[in-house]
Amino acid sequence: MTPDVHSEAPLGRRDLRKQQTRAALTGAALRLCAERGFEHVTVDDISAAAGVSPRTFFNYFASKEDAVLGDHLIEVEAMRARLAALLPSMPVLEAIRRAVLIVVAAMEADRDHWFLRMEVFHRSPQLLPRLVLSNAEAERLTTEQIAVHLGVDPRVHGYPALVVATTSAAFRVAATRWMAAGGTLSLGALVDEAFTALTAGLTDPG
Amino acid sequence: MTPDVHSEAPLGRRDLRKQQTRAALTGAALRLCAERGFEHVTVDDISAAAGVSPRTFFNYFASKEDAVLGDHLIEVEAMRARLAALLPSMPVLEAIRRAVLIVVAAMEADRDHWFLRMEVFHRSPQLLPRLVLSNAEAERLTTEQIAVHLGVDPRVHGYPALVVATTSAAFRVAATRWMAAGGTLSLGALVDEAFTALTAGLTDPG
DNA sequence: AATGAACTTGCAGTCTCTGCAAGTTCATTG
DNA sequence: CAATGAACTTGCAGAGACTGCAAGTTCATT
Repeated sequence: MTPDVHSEAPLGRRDLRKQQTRAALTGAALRLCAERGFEHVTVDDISAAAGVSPRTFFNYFASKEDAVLGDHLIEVEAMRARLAALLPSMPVLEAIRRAVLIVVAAMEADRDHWFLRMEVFHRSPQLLPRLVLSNAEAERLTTEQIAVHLGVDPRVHGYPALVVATTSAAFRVAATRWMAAGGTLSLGALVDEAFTALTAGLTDPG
Repeated sequence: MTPDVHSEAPLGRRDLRKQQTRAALTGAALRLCAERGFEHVTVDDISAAAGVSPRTFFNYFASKEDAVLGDHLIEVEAMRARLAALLPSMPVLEAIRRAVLIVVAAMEADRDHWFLRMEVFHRSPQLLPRLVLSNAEAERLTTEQIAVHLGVDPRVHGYPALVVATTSAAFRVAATRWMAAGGTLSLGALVDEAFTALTAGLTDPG
């Protein structure tokens, strides 16, 4: 009866309110940190702006950083599925390149949100590492996936970890350039450029 | 008159004591964290083990993490110099590969220390990002260096950032394998293997 | 309407980290 | 050698992040 916008949503007015509160907290955190910088925003500020008690803040997020970093890991599962579908029919590097485009699309669709986050990261570089950590788990899973595909033990053979780590780095470089350019360039094009250079063995340009 | 072990050392008994205190703090921090895990060690524990007040701890380190991470950035300058010497006569990727061997040598010479740190990182993965951050500044400088060598603007051309980010990732993979193998393999050989794969364009192994 | 689960909140407390104002140690200079 | 001042250590008070507990409140279920 109730219209389901997303695949599964039991959504009582309770769960609805939870989503609202969570969104209000991340929104307030992002906005305040973009304005003042991460270290000049307290949990009290964020919860006040979101209209909840500071104690409630910690019912939603384990740390102040988590509220800013949010959940950008949702599309990881979609990427995994895409990668699994592509791996049998092409080289590993090419499969990764195409699978990454899912993330690219999600980011380009969410431009404003990502630029706000860039503003926060720009003001408060201490947050960058945490971003890397949240990627670490995803990288570990992808490494395992590729190792299985190739039929090798990732502890013995270095290739799966190497290709995942380097392509992740390439993606980060592309994303950084995208944000630095204020979105005037296409993220997809920048990613393609990076992967092309990787395929060519990182030979000197010119 | 006084024998100088290192190049420059004014070393009164005051500076000597400072070095001792600093070493005692990092040593205690490393040991305790390897035993109990980072989050189960307080600053009070560390300073007590090192025989100084907790307040003094913060005169030496800005944060608890800093005491564990220590200063592994010393050889960065040596690597920069080596890179500058090599760049004119060979491709960028090859120059980086050879320059990295300086760091490799330092790490292999300091095996025990690095393995203790590996133990800490293994028990407390939250520390890994901080390690990445400390590398970030070094990466930024190297990127600039390569951009100058190639005569390009790193904000316009993606290659310098890309080659630095990917080789850093490759090095991290090699170091991780080295530590995972408990040092039974040569770090230099693992690094070479990774760079060879990079040069080959990350083609599938077989 | 009644029951219980889920959510929010305040409170007390721990831990990290900082500024300040002592006190102490050491190198320097007359 | 004594005096001066800089460097270092320390305690104290306090802000801020974060947690466990014991309420109170809201909501779904029956």
